[in-house]
Amino acid sequence: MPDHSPGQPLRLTRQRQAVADALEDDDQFRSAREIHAVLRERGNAIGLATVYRTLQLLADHDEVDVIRSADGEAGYRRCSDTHHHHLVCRTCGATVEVEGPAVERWTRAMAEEHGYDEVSHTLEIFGVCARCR
Amino acid sequence: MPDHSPGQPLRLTRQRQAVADALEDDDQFRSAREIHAVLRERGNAIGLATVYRTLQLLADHDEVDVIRSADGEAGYRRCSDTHHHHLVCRTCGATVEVEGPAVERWTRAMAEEHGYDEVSHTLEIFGVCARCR
DNA sequence: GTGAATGCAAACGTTTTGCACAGAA
DNA sequence: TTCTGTGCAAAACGTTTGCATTCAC
Repeated sequence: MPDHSPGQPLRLTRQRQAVADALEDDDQFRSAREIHAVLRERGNAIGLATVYRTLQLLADHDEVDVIRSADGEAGYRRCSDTHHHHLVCRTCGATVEVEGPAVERWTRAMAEEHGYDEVSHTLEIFGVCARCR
Repeated sequence: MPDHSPGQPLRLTRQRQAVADALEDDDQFRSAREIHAVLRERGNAIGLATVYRTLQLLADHDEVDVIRSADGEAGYRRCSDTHHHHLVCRTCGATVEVEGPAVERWTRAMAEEHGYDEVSHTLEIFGVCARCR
């Protein structure tokens, strides 16, 4: 349930549409720069600052997930309906989505046990995939 | 079991000792800037770059945990011996260590199921603690 | 004495912001 | 016509790096 409370008008522009489309076409986490590059390649002129502003807007409205990689770059991905995690190859970057109620339950239980509310979590699994071994 | 393999000599300097001490006195995640400020306050002159270099060194030797906050700043904290995860308050940053074999088993199982090897994982739980609510 | 470690400042890459202009509504 | 959204370039931010100097060994 995205917030969509139009305290401000929220205009539909070509650029916002383009960023949303780019995210729709992709189920990997992408950096702002990658998204910007893809749009330019498609001939869709857009400023990097606008990409950032749009991504932040989408994040505020819970329409994209944001992840922070170890090097400090932020990755953005459209929210899928089901919550899941990523199994990433350390060598080639190949990503598999995994999900399971076990972790979800465990994290929530841990949080409640310590009196924490409004719980969310991030979990990434790293390894070396079969092909890279 | 820190690596301590002295391919390079690894010298004990006043500055490295100071950073290690600062981490020892604290069981919260602290940014490099915070650590730098604390040391200066104590009259322990040290350059910010040295703080960064030392923290990176400690991280390489698995002597500190590194966490990435949403705003891109890195947090450092001394490692405890057992593998565990963190329950962090989104508002005040209060951190609780949690551990449990359930997640460990689950991540390993998921990785193996997809043919991944040399598995590691990162898991952070975020919420709002009782005091901040 | 030798080479690793430091400090400083400059460089770096990512993200944010100020401002004049463009374009949805 | 209005006022949000955009582009650009500059600034800000955390972090890294080059280099002359210092200091642990």
